[in-house]
Amino acid sequence: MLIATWNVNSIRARLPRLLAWLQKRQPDVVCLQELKVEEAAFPFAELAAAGYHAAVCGQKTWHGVAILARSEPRAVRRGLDDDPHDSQARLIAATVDGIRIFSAYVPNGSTVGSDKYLYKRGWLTRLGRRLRLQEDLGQPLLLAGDFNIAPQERDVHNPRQWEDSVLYHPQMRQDFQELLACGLIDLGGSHLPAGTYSWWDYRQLSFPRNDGLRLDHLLATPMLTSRCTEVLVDRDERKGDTPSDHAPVLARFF
DNA sequence: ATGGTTGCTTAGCAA
Repeated sequence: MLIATWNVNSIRARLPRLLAWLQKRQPDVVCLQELKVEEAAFPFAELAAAGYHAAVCGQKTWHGVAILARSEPRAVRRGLDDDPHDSQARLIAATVDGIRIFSAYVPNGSTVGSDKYLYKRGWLTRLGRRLRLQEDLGQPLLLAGDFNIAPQERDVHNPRQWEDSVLYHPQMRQDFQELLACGLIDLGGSHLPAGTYSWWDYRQLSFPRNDGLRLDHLLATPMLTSRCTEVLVDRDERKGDTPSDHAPVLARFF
């Protein structure tokens, strides 16, 4: 079983690449982030033709997450669902082939100390509460997505340059560890070599210089982690015409 | 050096 996560940075802009990549990799489940469309404008027909069901939590212009799956997603739940005033579409959950799957788009946080940064910290706390209170963490569960956090020094090409950034600030790394303390394991942290990145800024030739960060993660409960045989980043998807700034991350399970 | 690139929406924001 092959499960992937990919921040596509607009599903409309990325649809031709996404369809070609699905054909190439044949993943069973794909967690998508940054759709930038309402559910009504989501390309259900094109993905169905490619063999995928889709559970979508969309939003106009910003954010938006989905779970694509060859099997029909069950028990779909949209949003963090704890605050009626929070309309940001950043989380969707569904059960696929007996695994509870989450696709998450953690807030970027802008700059340390900003309102958006406080929202990011609060959102991570709320996500942890949701997992602890409402999910059975003894069952196979996979939380995948763009966390906008590089967890370790080995996940940043130039750590000193990024120390003050919301993507690598020590507080962010601590918040990430507290999320793991729910009972999740970062599959990339153990299966990927140091210096494996999933995001490179569009600016300043970051990708050719490999000035990247590992921001996209698959977090699994212990029994599911023991079934993981390999994790890889599909670096080729950051190359060529009109790439997303993120590359897909894939994990294989037996 | 507060730059630079992309996408959504069409001037400015978010990432």
